[in-house]
Amino acid sequence: MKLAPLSSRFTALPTLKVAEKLLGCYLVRQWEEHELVVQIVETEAYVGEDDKACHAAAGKTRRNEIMYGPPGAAYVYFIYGMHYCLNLVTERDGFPGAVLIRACTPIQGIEAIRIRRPGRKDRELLSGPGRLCAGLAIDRNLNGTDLTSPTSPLFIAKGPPVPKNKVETSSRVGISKSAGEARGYPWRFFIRGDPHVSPGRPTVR
DNA sequence: GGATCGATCGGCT
DNA sequence: GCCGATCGATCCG
Repeated sequence: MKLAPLSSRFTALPTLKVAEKLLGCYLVRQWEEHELVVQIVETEAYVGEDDKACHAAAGKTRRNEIMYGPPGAAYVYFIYGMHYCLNLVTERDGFPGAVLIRACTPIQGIEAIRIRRPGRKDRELLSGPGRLCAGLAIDRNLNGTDLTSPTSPLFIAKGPPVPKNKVETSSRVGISKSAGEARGYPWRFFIRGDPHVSPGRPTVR
């Protein structure tokens, strides 16, 4: 299986573009002798301080500073006291943007993923941002990892192009009322009909 | 299948 | 002191 990493030029593109083009790409995780390979089926874009749902909405802090740095880095954060979420940093150095990776299809190493997610059906192994991190052993130790380097313990590789008519959009999931009009932005991208897409319901219908 | 709710804690006001 | 880019158990139908 050929696994060519994403170029840093690609990760510096506008966040919405990266979010859409990330569908079909592979996420490769080296974990305890296992090479886990999964394919991205659902993403969300978070762009700039004007996006009230973006962690950068209140300015730069210790937590979100990775988003302000060079594109291609992993932004991993802890949420709800028990879950982690994985993002790919986008845009130019100095401008905050990231793509939340929300769901994947297992391609290689599914046995190891099943062990990390006992009692779950295969379609539920990686179908949500918290589930994805649990299944692939992603936590704050990977914050800042270069996702464009094939020698990283976690990186992203190019995948087959996904036809435009297979890409569906909706508003993002789990955005609170305080985000104002940003709640309705159609910045969630997913592969139409794919069983591994998360059950998360769009914030605005 | 859908609605509701508790878990659990770091970040920021 | 409040609340979140979530998950999964439970209750109801």
